[in-house]
Amino acid sequence: MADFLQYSNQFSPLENEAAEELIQNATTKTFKKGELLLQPGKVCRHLFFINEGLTKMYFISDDKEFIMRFFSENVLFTAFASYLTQTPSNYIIMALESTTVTLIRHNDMEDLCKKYHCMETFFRKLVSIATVKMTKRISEILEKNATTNYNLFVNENSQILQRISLGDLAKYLGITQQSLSRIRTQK
Amino acid sequence: MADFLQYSNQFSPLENEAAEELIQNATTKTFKKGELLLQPGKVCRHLFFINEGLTKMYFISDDKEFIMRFFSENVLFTAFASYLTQTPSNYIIMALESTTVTLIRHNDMEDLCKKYHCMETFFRKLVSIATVKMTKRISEILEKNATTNYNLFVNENSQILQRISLGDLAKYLGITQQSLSRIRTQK
DNA sequence: ATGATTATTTACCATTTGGTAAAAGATTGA
DNA sequence: TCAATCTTTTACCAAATGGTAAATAATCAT
Repeated sequence: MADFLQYSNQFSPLENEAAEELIQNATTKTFKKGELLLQPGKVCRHLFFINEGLTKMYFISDDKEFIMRFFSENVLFTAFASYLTQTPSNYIIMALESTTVTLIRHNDMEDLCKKYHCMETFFRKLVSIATVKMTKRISEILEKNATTNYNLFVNENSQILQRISLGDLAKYLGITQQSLSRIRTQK
Repeated sequence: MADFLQYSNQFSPLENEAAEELIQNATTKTFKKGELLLQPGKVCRHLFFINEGLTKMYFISDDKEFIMRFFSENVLFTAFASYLTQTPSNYIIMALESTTVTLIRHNDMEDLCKKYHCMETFFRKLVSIATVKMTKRISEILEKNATTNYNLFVNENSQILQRISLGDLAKYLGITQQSLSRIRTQK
């Protein structure tokens, strides 16, 4: 919980009262490898903060899997499209390892945002960071060329690289695992 | 200006005082076709609301152009990465037609967000919408297959389709204009 | 209107990536 | 340890897209 608060304060300081109330609303849960933090078609009702572990957020289309992002320790995230609109999610979140998360319920967060201006600011910053990251990802995919994208990922995610399977990385890059295997050996 | 306020209130109601102050801080400017609303390497210091016209937001990499999004009438936008962090932008915004925009300065908006909780909420919603749209775009590009992506764009942007050149649409889809021409004729 | 410029189409071949299949390697559980 | 399972690599050919170039069509400025 300490990590969560530290992380939160880091990009937008919360008043003590707001921070305390946030903590009071937080719960902790552990998911085993392969378990789903968010099931397809369900509304995403939580913010997640990973204390330990690794997850992937992905969707299935035509029986093929596509990975939007990986989330590891000390990251606060959610399936924004579903969370923000409280409509069924196209995206699935799965634990790739045994994963412990701190959870904040959507309704609680909404109440906190209404009650505390600083919480609204905090949440705005959170969404802003997500937007910036997504912008970057769009740029990368557009420029495509799987080899370049692979190298970019390797450089920027060295700490979780060894924990991600070749197959999952291929699904993130939007290529087959055969192609990725080819790329890896060509270097 | 009426359109701007109407648009703003639509996704998050503003208190009268806040709305008035927002309007007081707004200015209007017209850009000729080909002129830049945001120059490369410059910090994006405004929110833009298009009263009339069409723009593209793009970047150049290895002498190739990639288009992130098109923005047309009654859309509120900015180069989020640069605007939110107030750092130089990799993205360029160009008017594709004579374009009239209502401008809100970053500093003014920050002040308004600090002063009015409802303005912070409004801005949070704005960024949220951007995030959801970007999520969708990432999904689409990942699933790729240029033909499908082209058809999706056509279906969802029928009102601006005729105003966008084949070359620009290709740069949005991340393929060459020759490929897009091929796709178009194959139908 | 006319020449100049810009946008689009077509053609050809090279390169990248996909699909299918199978082999090799690594991991897991009894 | 050994079989079963899962992951990664390799191979082969097909399909999609890129690069270059040139022809055609459309638009613009004088």
